[in-house]
Amino acid sequence: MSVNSARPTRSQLGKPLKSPLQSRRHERTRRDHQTETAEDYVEAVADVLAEKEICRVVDLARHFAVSHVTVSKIVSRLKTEGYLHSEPYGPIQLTIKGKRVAVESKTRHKTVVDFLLAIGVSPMVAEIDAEGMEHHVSSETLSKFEKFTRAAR
Amino acid sequence: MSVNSARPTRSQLGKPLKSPLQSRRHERTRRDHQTETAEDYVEAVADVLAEKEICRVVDLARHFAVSHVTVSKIVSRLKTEGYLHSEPYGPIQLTIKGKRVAVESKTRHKTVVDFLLAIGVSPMVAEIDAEGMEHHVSSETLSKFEKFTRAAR
DNA sequence: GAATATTTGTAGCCATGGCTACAATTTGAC
DNA sequence: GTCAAATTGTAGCCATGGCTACAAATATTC
Repeated sequence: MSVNSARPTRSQLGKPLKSPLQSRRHERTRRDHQTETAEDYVEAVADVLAEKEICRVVDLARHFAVSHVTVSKIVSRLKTEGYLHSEPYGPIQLTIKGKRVAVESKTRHKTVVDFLLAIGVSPMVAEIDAEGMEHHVSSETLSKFEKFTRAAR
Repeated sequence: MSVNSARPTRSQLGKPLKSPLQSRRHERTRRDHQTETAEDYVEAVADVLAEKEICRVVDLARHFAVSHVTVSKIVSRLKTEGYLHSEPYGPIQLTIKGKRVAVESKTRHKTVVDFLLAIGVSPMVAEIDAEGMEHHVSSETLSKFEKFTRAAR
């Protein structure tokens, strides 16, 4: 007895979908999400250090509007992954790797913001959208952005 | 006895960072991530239904290149959130809400892809980048995208 | 109709990124 | 030097989205 009488015949199934492109696309998205936090954090640390000489857990907590506990845990992970360094109760520092990623991130961020401004997006919205977009823009797209911004200037 | 002798004075701390913009930005990003899965799934269901008349868990598993268990759990959640409907062992259907979101998602996706193509990004990369970007583009930016694509045509 | 293959569900694990509550440490002020 | 305030850490909770392994249901084939 069928639980669902409106079931189709099996012949409708089993066609493999278009191509592996679909899967590859989503693998990329998942990979992006993994590095996203690292990039956001090193960028935030660099931002704080650009203003204050010292970066503390509370600074990042304020920056991201999350609890200090969340920051603590993420900082721990990023330490084991070699982006950050700190001693117990000490300030948060960028490793060489962290600095490199921070610079790359910051550059990418600026490229996206400038591009959005160039196509007429308001500064406020450009900042917000760039924050979300920047982790998902390939180098090819990024260079098109640069090209366009240069041309529009 | 200080664990960290290079500790700064408290006076360096406590300056509230620039503005609440930072936090608002990240709140947005987090909200985006919540709806991202819903949008991806209703869009995927619509895609499958456009080709096959019936959408099953396995179809989505193939689509996203994840296990059927992952799909099952997410479909459950999206059912309780009113995007999808299905009976045990039955096919997956879009609710009214699901259909609406699917259409909106699809439209947004196309807008982003077309825009990337218009600025010279290759079709392959345009598809991949759009997948990541589309959930983070505000309506303001989206309309600038449209405007540009129209003009370039 | 019985056997097999496919599909779906369930149990239970993991990592990430949220949180509150409480403990420990460090700093600043008195 | 002591005490209060600020900061950080720890314990333990939650939801999401991954997974494997195994069980149950459904469909296809013989």
